[in-house]
Amino acid sequence: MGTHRTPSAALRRQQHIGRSLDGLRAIVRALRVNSHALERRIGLSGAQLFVLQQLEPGPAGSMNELAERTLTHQSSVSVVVSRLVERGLVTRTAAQTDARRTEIALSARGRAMLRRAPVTVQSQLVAGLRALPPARLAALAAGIEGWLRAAGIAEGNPPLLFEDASPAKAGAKRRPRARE
Amino acid sequence: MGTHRTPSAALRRQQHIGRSLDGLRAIVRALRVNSHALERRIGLSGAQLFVLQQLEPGPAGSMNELAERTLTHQSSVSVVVSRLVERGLVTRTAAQTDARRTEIALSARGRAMLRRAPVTVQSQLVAGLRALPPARLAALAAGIEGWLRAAGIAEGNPPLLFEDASPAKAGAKRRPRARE
DNA sequence: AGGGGTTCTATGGGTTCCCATGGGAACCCG
DNA sequence: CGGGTTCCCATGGGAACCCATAGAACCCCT
Repeated sequence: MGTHRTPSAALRRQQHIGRSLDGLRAIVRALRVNSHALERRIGLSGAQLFVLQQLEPGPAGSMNELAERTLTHQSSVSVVVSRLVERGLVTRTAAQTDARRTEIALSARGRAMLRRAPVTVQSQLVAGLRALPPARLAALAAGIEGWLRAAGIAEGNPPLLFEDASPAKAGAKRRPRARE
Repeated sequence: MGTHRTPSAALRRQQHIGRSLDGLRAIVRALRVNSHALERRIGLSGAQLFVLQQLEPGPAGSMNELAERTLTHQSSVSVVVSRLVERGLVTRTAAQTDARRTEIALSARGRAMLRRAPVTVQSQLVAGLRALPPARLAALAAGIEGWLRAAGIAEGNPPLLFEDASPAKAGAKRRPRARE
């Protein structure tokens, strides 16, 4: 199939690849810059606000669960929660069923903070998706998933292809047992 | 337009939005996890390797230029370069034409490092794009750009919609004068 | 009851990231 | 020439991120 491509098709492909990566980079960068700006404006970083948002639908039964919700590492979210606790925006209590576990919930102050939180880049991204015509939105979602699958980064796939003996162990450790 | 949508269409839209964001988050996370794994394997973090890769086509005439290439802040890339210099992987010299500037280039060791660098998640992402059929690749690139445009995050657009008086100033400062 | 293995999370370590800033170099104008 | 301004970047500060780990809690088997 590749044998009868013209140079201009290969060049066009290279351009599409470049544009996709540039778009991805632009998103990542915008999110980072926005985090700092948020901190100046409301005293909360992007990560802190994101955790608040993820707690809005309901409390988390453990730190590991919250880490899953936010797609970050347990230790990372623990630090963010600590800061939110200091600010009185979330509560952290030992679970009744298992003293090792920590339950995390929004406080009233946290809810109030969410109500007056400004527009974030993440909100913009969501609004951007909303503004897309339905067919384009569907195509984009499918395209992203196809990309991830082709790249071997889809759910269930180990994200790291070159890891050796220790990866299997790390992978097992990173899959917390499913919650009831 | 929105008035004659069925609930199932709205639900489907919500699902597409969720899938798109989940895909984006998966990418971001994979890149971060990969950075750490790289560090264990070859002693270079993702950011360090990325800078090496960006220098492969040719040296950077200044730190600001390299920051633009890597879509990071000048101060960030300065730190990364310092570490690479310590490792003898890049060279940092004052420019002849303007002593305020720093020129950054790959060393022979840096080139050798690049030759034996392992597969990274970024490489996987590129390979994933390559593996897409041309029509899907083009649609994805266009979709991402359309998304960014609709979200107000496209090039040239200020990434922050809520900034007030200081943003204009900050924006001006962040636009270095064009290089000859 | 006791012990071994597993789970949970706070904490330390190292790196990156952006913002702010200061010092030195370069530029411009009177 | 000299003073004022701008440019450039290294450096410090603070937060987030993942990895590693220690201590407490839990579970299961003998």
